[in-house]
This record gives sequence, C-alpha cells and structure tokens, in this order.
Amino acid sequence: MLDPQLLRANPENVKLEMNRHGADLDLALLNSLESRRKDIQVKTQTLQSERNTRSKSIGMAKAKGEDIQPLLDSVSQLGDELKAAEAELNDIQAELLAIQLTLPNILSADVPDGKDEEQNQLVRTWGEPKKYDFEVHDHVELGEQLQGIDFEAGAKIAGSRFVTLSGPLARLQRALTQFMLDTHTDSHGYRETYVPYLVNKESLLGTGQLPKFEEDLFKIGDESPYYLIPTAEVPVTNLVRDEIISADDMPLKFVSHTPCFRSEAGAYGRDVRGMIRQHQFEKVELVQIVKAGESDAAHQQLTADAENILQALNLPYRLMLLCSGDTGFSSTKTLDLEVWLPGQDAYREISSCSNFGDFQARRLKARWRNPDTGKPELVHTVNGSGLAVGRTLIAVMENYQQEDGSINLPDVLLPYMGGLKSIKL
RNA sequence: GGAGAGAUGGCAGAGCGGUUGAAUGCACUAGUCUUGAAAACUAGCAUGGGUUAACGCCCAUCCAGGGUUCGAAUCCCUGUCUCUCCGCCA
Repeated sequence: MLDPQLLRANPENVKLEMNRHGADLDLALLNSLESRRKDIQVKTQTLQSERNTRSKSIGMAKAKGEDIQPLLDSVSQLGDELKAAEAELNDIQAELLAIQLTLPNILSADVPDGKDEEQNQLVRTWGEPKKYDFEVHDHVELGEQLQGIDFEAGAKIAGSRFVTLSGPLARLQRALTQFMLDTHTDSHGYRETYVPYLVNKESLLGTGQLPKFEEDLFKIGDESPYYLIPTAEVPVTNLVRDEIISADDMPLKFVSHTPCFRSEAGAYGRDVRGMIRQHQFEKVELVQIVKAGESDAAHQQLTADAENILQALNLPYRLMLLCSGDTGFSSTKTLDLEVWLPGQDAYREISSCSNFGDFQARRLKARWRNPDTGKPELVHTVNGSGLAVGRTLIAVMENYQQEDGSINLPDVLLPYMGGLKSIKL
C-alpha cells in the first residue's frame, strides 16, 4: 500500500507513477472521495466529541445527585445523527481503502520503462553456455529416459501441470533443496523457517496477492477460506505482521523451503511442455526484514546469495533488471536470475529478487522501533527465490547431460546423493 | 468432537457501566547521587488518525465484528485464538 499522505499531497504525481507501473488512478473519483471523507470525518469527530463531553457531564451530575433528566433530553437526537455520520464515514473509508489496496507500488527511479520482458535490461552474465558435440535433450526426454519424471502419472493422479518424480531424480530434487538450505543458513546467515502451506486472507492481503490476484491462487473453503501458498514469501513475511521489532533483532533474515501452488490461470498456452510451469513446485525462499535505509543493499546482497547457489552448481546464468511493465505489483524493483537451459536454447527465470520498500510493511503493519526517535517505523521487505528447486533440477539435468543420456552430478551435491556420482538408467 | 476458563500497553498484571488511554510492577529513556557502575530516588514513556503555520486541540483503539446505553475495558450476541480436562489421532 502506498503512503496515504503521499496520495493526498501529490495525487497527480502518484497517477504518473501508477501509469508507469501499468495501473491507472481515477483522480476525479479520488478527489471527490477525499473531500467527502474530510468533511464527514470532521463532522463525525465533532459529534463524538460533543457526545463525550455531554455524557461526562451527565456522569458528574449524577454523582452529585442532581436531576439528570434535562441533560438526557438534550442529547436524545445526537445519537441518531452520530450513527448516520459514522456509517457514512465507514463507507467512504472502505471505498478509499479498496482503491488503495489495488494500487501497485511506485517503481524505483532506476527501473527502465518497458512493456514486457522484451524490454528487461541485461545487468550481467555469469558462466558460458557449454558447447555439446552431441544432440542435446531437454529435461522431459532425459527424465523419461531415466524413468525418473512421469508427467502422465501426474496427470492421472491430479491433472495437467502436475508431475511425479522418482528414484535418483527425486533424490536430486531433495539434494538441491538441502544444499540450498544449508548454504543459506551456514554461509549466508539466514534462519531456517518452517511455515504453514495454507494461509488466511489477511496474510495474502499483507503481501499483496489479494485483493487483486485471487485467480492465481488455489482456494479452500468458502466462509473463512484458506489459500494454498503461491510462495513462501506469504507465510514468512507475515511472521512480522502486526509486530514491532526491536532494533537489536534487525535485520531479520529467513530462509524457508516450501511447496508452492499456483493456479496459472491465464497461462494456458505457455510452457505446457515439461516442468517449467506447474501447479505445484518446490522453492527455497529468502526473506529479509530490514530498516528503511538498508533495503537497496539488502536487495543486492540477497540477489548475490541466490547467485551463489547457481555459481556453486556451475550453472550459467544472467541477471536481468525487470522493466516497468514486467515488475510485479508490490515491487519497487526486481532482479531476475535466468539460468541457461540447453534443452530450450534459452535463459529461463529461476529466481526473482524484489525490493518492496515499505509497501508490504504498510499493509502488514510491520514495524521496528527506531532507538533514535523511540518511535515505531515501517520496515522494508526484500525477498527472492534462492532458488526455485524444480527449475534448478531441470537446469542441472540439461546442463550436466552426457551423450548417453546420463546426468553427471555437480560436486557440491555429492554429499547429498549417497555416493552417487551420476544418474543413469 | 464434548466440558470448562481466558484474551487489557514492549512484558507481567489490576480494573463497582460514569471526569479510565486505562492502577501497579518490570523493561526502557533522562536526571540526581557516584571517580565510574550498580543500587536508591525523581521524571518521562502506547498506537493509529483528523485538524493546525506551529504550540496545541480533537477522535479512535483494552482479541475481532455486531448490539444495549446519554455513556462500555466493564453488560448481551457472534466469531477467532489460547489454556485445562475427556475422546480421537500422525
């Protein structure tokens, strides 16, 4: 959520920022709501104040044993008027809130303008895509040959966009998860965190998936529904909802491995082949809760922490700065890591690292107490995948494939593979 | 699933329907004392919002949402969560 003060003080400018981030702001509507809000709030509070002083004087008169009937008569119609004013104020504030909740974050000044991923900016590349002197296969072919990936079984058990893994490839996914968690906890200073995979509405409102992106989520139940988490970002970031964090505990750095569930509505034709885009996938997520001035540095560091995993696995990748049109709703700035996939002859997203500024914190009421002022201040939130495990599995398979269809294992994974050095049929 | 108890400020914990945003203790901040620290003493110390050039004034908030009342932390209803006991269970 944007700072309401900013919205009031400089609505024209906010409108431009919204346009840049692919949203619109109806200034006429906003202005009329704002001016009504102002009038009615003042009116309501005046009536409340009036009621309070009168009620107080009734109490005092009663204590002295005076006749309070005339006083009671004099407030009789105040109540109705107040009730009406309060109801009207409630409605307007709900309307204003509804608008505010659908406005995206203001983009960082260094985010390039652009429509879609075509306009994302290359920051740097790492590693060289390997040259193969044989015909490369994608992970679907490799996985089926090795009898470790079964899309038909996934489709039978659940439906399209589900998969089953088995044998050494299933273990490889677990090994990758373990390796990522160990690296982030032991070397990068994150605290391992286990969280619910079902969350309530409030949590999704806090991180910004709701109210706007409900169709991307799996929902369970009607009256007080649960939602399957689309990313660990949701439960982990909500750890600090309604909290005031003491300065000594800042920054908070969490790492969490969870399955993620996305309905992928609106992605009908995209990535139908293979494990790239599934309804259910594993991800190791990094989340940092930091002081306002420190989120840019934290964003850089968190991205580097994710890059470390790719480097340790010796997977070629590139770092992209997302353009305005491709940057997510809650983000001020997003850096994507794209891994090289020989089977697709392309770089594909494997991590998305975002700085949210105070946008999520305002929705979450997540604050820290600044010892200099003694006052609570909104935190900044930063997160990113470190990494998407399913896509990392694909990347390892495709990059480490051998001519005979076997897959060599990266050195760092060997301790997790129980003596296995290569996966073959 | 059944029975009961509870939810109050950073924490602990009071609070006959009436001048209670809320006693007290702890923690925290500042001061006095001390060579310094501790102790003791003194003072300060919730959050969000409205309005104002500012000092300030005002409003809301005692789990959440409704209700009763001139007036609700206090009474009533609904929900959520926590605890205890019984049943079931990985």
